[in-house]
Amino acid sequence: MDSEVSSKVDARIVKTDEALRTALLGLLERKPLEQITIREIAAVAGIHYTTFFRHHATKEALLDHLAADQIDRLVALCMPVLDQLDSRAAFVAQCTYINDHRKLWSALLTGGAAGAMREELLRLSREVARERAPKEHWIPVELAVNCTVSLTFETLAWWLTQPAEAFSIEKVAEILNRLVVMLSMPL
Amino acid sequence: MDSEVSSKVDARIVKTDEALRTALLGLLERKPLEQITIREIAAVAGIHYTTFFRHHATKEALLDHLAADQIDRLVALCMPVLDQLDSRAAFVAQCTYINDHRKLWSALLTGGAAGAMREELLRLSREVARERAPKEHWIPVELAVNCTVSLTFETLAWWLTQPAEAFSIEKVAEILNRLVVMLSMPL
Amino acid sequence: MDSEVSSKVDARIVKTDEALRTALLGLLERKPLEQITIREIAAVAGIHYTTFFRHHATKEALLDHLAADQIDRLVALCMPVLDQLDSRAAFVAQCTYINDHRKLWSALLTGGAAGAMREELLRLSREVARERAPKEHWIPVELAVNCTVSLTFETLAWWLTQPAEAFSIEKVAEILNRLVVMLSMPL
Amino acid sequence: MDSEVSSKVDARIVKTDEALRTALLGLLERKPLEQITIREIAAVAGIHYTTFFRHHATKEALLDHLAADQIDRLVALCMPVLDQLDSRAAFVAQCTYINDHRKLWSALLTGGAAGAMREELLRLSREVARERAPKEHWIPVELAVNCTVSLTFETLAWWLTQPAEAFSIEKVAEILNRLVVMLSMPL
DNA sequence: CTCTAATCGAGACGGTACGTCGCGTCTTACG
DNA sequence: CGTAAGACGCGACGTACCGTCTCGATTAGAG
Repeated sequence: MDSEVSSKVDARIVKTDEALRTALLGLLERKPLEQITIREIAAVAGIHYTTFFRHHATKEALLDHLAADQIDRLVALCMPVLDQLDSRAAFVAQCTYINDHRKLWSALLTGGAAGAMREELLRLSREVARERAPKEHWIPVELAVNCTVSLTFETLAWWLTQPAEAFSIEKVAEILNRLVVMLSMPL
Repeated sequence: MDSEVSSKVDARIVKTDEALRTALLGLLERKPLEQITIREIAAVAGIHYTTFFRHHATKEALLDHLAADQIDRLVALCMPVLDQLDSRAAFVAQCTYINDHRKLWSALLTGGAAGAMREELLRLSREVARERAPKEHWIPVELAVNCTVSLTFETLAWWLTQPAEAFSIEKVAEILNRLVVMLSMPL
Repeated sequence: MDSEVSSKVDARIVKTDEALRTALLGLLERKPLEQITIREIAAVAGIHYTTFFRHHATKEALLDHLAADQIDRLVALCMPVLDQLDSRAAFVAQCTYINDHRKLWSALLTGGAAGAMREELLRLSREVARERAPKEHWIPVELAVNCTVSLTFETLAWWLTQPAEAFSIEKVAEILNRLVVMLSMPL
Repeated sequence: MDSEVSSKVDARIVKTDEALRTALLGLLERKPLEQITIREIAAVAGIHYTTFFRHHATKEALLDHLAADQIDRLVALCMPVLDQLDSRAAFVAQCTYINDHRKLWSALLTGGAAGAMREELLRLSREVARERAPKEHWIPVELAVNCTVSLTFETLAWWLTQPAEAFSIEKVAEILNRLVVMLSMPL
């Protein structure tokens, strides 16, 4: 058996869904979401316009699915390292993964998907914070989470706009690490 | 007197323009810009729909004017203090002003205008950075500016969503100060 | 002998077909054909949407079969009497049959099926006229046939909209007879 | 003054409205209303699709306006004569008018507009009947009106499908007269 | 009594028309 | 004679049905 549950998803659905994701990603590289029409996405995906709605209620929904997917993948990558309390290594892992998919993440972080990506990362961060955050702090936990996510996004987005190789993975990981550590410093 | 030389602006234009600004601000308190239609703005402002276009090409243009105005006002307030190298006092002044116009700034920072406000603040910050920034730093200047603006926005936006008086002006100014100082620390 | 050999129709087909006929009839009592969707018919009949097309190409086709059936039954009833040249009795037979199935014929004559019913009756009437019609007449035969059918329909449809028993079978048969006779009067 | 009431209808509205009427009439000569799409009407009229809805809610509404117009014009023509109790002359007038606009009336009576035309004529006939109809009659007044309208339509529709000149105006008027008289005969 | 072939359920999909909404331009008639 | 009011072109929206197409699952009736 190829997987424990044979949930039997229609192959056509999978195909269409992938086509939509790819199409949206491609378009996001060129313009923000609000300038992309559903008609356009469908055309690029090679499916009929009305078929789009059989998969997603709005283009934002499609984007959300996309964003959640990617963020989950990214976080899954660095959580194990984080659990070993080695934040530095976690950031290196993260940056390496992103650097390996520069085109994709450029679209995700600097294009029209940024908002959705941010929301998804916020959601996850809040979960993590609920477990690990200290009670007393010079900055309220909730705000600290927002700031962390913001700094992460700013840094990655900035990095991705730079010419590749201009800043090494280690350098960026170092910056990220320092930024995040600063926020969790006591006093 | 400033009358004879200056620009002879038709009183009706001024009135219409103010009505539009006020209308947009009012609407922004309730929903993001993309959900606001020009027809709506015009209706609230009490002017005819097509008249809107004689003042602004798009609703985004109107918002930009609004945002630039307010940011300029805010910055003008704290620049003098900054020039005395007392960043702490500058943040207190800033927070005081914002706290005095909580409703307005809630709309500007947490509503649909946030993007435009951010852009405007970024623009100004880059100018300031060009003059004052150190050459060598653990974090590239350009990125530092982005982070500074981000942190400022996150903090203020978060503050404005809290119940008034939950966090004192001084406390918030302190947080802002610490965040910004962190970014400019050497090493 | 066409019975034992011929056509062994699958019991499932018969069942589905009857369900469709009944469903359409039921719907026709409430609204005209064009407001009835195939999905609706299928739902009422308790069969799957796509199964409909395995029986009829369009909903109009289903209706035509229905209409032809009923008209044939009606005509078969009065033809024998007509052959005895007793038009009066033929109309009484016709009206009696219709009165006995008031609900059904209301749907057929005043609902969305009216057009199909009319077409079918026209078809049959033209056949009859071809055999029995006089050559010379104050009104062209073709037109006379149209008028006959029209008058029949108007009268029956009107009758069926009246409260039952408001007009007796004999009275209506009398009216029908007079109308039709008038058209065939010489001079 | 060019007209007693200066209702001042925008010239563009008039133009568009006429274009729509003409377009629909043209299309009705070729196929029934239900096979005509609003998009088609708009295209033929040379206006944008969405503009159609600024004039009529549905294509049926447009047709109704058309039908009412024409029927009113037709009736206005023969009412004066009818008032002089000369039904024969009234029918001649009617047939003459129709014969002079054969193409138009073919579309109206044998095309997709027939239903609307019929409704409109029925409406007017019922008004006339309310004033002139006898109480006691071998056929109920309401039914008689229906039959009259039906016979009129059948006759005219049939006439219009015949080659022009195949049946003279007088001949058709004679038939119409006889049919209608029959219905009003006592006994 | 099985086996084979049809009917039927299920539903994804391409497609056409619908009617709505908002944009921005351009015309008009009114003060 | 300039400006408000608004008709219009335009294009995306989301919806409803249409009819086609594969799949499997029954299930009937012939061998």
